Amino acid sequence: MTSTRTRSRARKGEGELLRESILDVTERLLIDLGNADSVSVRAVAEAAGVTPPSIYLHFADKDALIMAVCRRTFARFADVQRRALEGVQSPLDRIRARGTAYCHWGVQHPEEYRICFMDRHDHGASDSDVIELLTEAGFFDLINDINRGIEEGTLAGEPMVIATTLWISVHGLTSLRISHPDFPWGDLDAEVAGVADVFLAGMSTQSKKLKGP
Amino acid sequence: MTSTRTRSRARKGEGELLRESILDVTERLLIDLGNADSVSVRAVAEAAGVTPPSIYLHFADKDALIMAVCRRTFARFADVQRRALEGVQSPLDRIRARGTAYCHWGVQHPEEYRICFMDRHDHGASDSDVIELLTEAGFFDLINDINRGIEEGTLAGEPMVIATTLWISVHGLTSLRISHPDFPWGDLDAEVAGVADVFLAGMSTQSKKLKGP
DNA sequence: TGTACATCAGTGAACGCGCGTTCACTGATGTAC
DNA sequence: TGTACATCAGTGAACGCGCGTTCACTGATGTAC
Repeated sequence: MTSTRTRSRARKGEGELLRESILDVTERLLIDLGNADSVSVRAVAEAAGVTPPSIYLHFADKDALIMAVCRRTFARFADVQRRALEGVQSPLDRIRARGTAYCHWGVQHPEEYRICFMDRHDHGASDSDVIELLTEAGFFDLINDINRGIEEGTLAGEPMVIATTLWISVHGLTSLRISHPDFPWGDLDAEVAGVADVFLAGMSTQSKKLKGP
Repeated sequence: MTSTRTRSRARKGEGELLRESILDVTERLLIDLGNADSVSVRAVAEAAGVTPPSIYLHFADKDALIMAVCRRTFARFADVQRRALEGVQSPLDRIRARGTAYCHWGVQHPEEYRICFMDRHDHGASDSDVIELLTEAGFFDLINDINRGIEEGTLAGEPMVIATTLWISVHGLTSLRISHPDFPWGDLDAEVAGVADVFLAGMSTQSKKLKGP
């Protein structure tokens, strides 16, 4: 799966197996080398135990390969988040659980997170790709939870503004840990909880302020 | 200064003039091309109106050139922030003013911001560089303001934790605007003020909570 | 005031390298008759 | 059951390119005598 010298040729009809291997080793190289520019098609091929032209049997070009890695990782994140939310009912608890899952996932997949949320979108990712990624990241499901919070009176404000502010918070936390691993960060769970405390406390205070004293 | 075909040779003793020109065109190219890897020494030389080897008269290598651009930009930010804070007395107002200055500067210098705060530190930037950059960005002055806020009773908590949470907020806001320019962002000032409201409201609520009902 | 000379600010040409990608091919696998 | 053949999953060699960097040099500028 990682760097077998030569890979035995797939049987007829099983060519897709190599595709998954290529995605695996590309993900590994992204993490090891730190950015997509440094990951060469040649290195991917060698790590997968095949020759460079084989990559082009499965991906149109290098950009398509990198984006495919991101897509796969995002799809996995959608699953992780779904499982983390199973059985969680209260809107505020759901918001907290989403935030925690998001930060953990980002810190554990720093290069995919960087490519999707920190880099310029030069990998052929258009606006619609960004919307798609946000959808998979649960941004629009989050808005549902916020609406429920507003209905039950624990949150107040414009749902989109609240969602964006929440995203800003978890993204700030996640991306700074990725780009500044040497900063004296504390425990991740505690920090997420702390940010959530401050944020949700601030939102309910604002709610009081908006409704009048 | 930008792309004169050929540059007239500096007079004896004035070799440092070219150094500034090189920094100017490198900054420009970073913004135009979007990342440091894409900015070639050859392109810098051409834009400055000299030949590639001339670059090495002023910078040890490409990494040193990129870092020099960042250092210069950070030094300028320190000045901007200092001016923005002139005459502002109240700790909370100073914290707000710092946040606003920080976000504006980041959005206006996206590539330097990206290199210093969003990229991996592969440009020869060690831990001490990061500390130096944070110092210039006012992180430690911010802690002074926070301490004064705690003394006067408008903030409560561990100063370092508060400072880090504030940094997370303004960084989240700034970096998402840089990496996702197509997202439907609203007015920057309004958003900074909104985040500051939520944050400071949350902090004072927490303060009540920590002090007991 | 004139001239030899050191210094400074560059230049021109080339180095070796790794990159993304293409093209003509090969040989194992399965299938039709 | 045997064999011709289409298909599939790759390979080997090469393409042109742009890169960071080096090295020996040049020629204008200023200085010492």
